[in-house]
Amino acid sequence: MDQLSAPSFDLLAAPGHLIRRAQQQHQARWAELVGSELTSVQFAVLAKLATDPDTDQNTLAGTLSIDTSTVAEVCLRLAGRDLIARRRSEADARRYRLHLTARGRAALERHTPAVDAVGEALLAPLSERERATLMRLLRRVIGA
Amino acid sequence: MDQLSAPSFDLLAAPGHLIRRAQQQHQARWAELVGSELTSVQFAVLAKLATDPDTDQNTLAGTLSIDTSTVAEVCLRLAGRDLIARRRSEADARRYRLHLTARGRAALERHTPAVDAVGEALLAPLSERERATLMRLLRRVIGA
DNA sequence: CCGATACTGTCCGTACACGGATCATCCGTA
DNA sequence: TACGGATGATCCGTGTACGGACAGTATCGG
Repeated sequence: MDQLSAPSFDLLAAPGHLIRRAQQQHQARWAELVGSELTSVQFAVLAKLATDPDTDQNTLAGTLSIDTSTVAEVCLRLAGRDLIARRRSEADARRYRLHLTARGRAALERHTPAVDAVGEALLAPLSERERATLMRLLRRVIGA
Repeated sequence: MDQLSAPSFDLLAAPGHLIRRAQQQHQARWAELVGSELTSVQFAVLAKLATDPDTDQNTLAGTLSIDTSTVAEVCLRLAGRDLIARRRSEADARRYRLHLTARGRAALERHTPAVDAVGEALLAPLSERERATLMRLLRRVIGA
């Protein structure tokens, strides 16, 4: 049993490695096409709040699948840049009700075309059929 | 043009989101099956050094596709825990020659079965054929 | 031999990402 | 109503991840 040449652990056979690399690709494309004004996570928060205003951080964390600690950080940054606003809920004093500011909505709309372009650039090496397959398999893997 | 109901930006249609979620899955499985002694990046470094001793940080960054800053941090941590050792190259005083310590090799071997299990657990929702397809498409996306 | 150039590693700043502890608040029930 | 458990948010610590600036070293051309 494999007496010659160390196991070598082929990285290209490790799903975790490929996924990490894919995320790198995504981030590189993002930097190139969207720029540094918004990160992908920040964009996701803005997009979610555009659709569902007054969401609290916890449900935001749930729907975006981000840790609540991270959501807190991200929201603090966005609020500091006046892209979102946080008000305490009158009904439940623990909650923040988050909503977009005018600046936030403008940033969201300004960058949306580039964000779509990132997705396309990422999948550019694949045919239409392969793109659908990849997306479907990824959804299965994450159980969505 | 889309006069009703905001665009909503379907996250499940965004490759970046799916990839981020997949990496979360991976990390969750890793924590569950491997534990917290080694992160996946640290494991990758150890595995690489087991195969190719005396690699310098730059080539390590290249083959693992990790930023050189990050590699420096990771190696510092691993060296601090006596899992790897760093010696200045006599030929080129800029370089560090990295190699596994006995402890490092032991940790690598101790965790290798669990790491393999992480990969399988991650792809568990897919058939054998689908797994191969996913891996192939991911390799295409990252250009490898 | 020396200067321009390239390269290795470090440092700083920013931004996720997550677990665990903590605190305030809410709520169901005794 | 009072209390115990659940919940929303924060805080702390650790670990990626990357760009940009920097210092020290190597190397090549003149």
